[in-house]
Amino acid sequence: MLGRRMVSVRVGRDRTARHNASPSEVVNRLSGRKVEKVGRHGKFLVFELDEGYTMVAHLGMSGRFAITASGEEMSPHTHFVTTLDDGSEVRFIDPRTFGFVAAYDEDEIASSGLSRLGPDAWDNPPGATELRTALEKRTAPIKALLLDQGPVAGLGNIYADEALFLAKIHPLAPGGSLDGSKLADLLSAVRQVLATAIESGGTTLNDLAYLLPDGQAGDNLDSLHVYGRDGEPCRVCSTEVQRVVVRARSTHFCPGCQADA
DNA sequence: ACCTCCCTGGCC
DNA sequence: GGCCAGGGAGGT
Repeated sequence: MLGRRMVSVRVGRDRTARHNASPSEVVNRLSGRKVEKVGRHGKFLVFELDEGYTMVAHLGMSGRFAITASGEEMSPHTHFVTTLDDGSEVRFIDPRTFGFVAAYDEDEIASSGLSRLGPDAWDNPPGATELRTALEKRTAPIKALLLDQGPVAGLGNIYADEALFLAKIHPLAPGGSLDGSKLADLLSAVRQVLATAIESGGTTLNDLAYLLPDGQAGDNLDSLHVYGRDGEPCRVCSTEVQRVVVRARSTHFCPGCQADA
């Protein structure tokens, strides 16, 4: 895709283009644009284009990009397609429709969701001191703060729970209650959780919502310590894994391994 | 800084 | 047939 021009663009479902004024605005802005740089910040994919435009995409919980030869049969839930100048197609497939594709100009990108992200959890992780500064006045549960994408960007519900387990931090612990040493543990756990997840192709649950670009399932489910294991024994200490709700997200932890908040 | 909403497929 | 899962944005 890098260096290629998007010769045609089609939005198959209006909701996928919801961050622009209209689906046709996405089509008009992207058509003919050349992809000069491809990157990622947190869970946002960033495609820098010519003429000052940026294509931003988010996979939500079930999105994937597939690159296909032109004319291949469309998978169900294909909501955005662009044909490149080499004839290949880039297709955005997203059954749950939480993902999106946006076309921003320079002003819009500065006020988009991208602008609210903290340092990337994988490519540019904060140091413990920097994270401590970001969290020291926060009273919200650390789990909620990890989901915020502000202190650190890139963790979703599953990996937030897993990182807190590995760092032995209770998910309800107030952000400001964690000292530099605990935050160093957390950052190290984040790195380990993401490395394992990437290695195994990500976490495909039984609902098959998340899939790899080729439609295959990722194998990281087998590596999880607490997520989705409520009622089962902790893999480390055999205490029953508990589930609570934080910010309307299921949160899993081991009361034995993760000290009280 | 919090709550609600969006949407679909899998599962009970 | 109804509930649950999830990320982000917009509103209160």
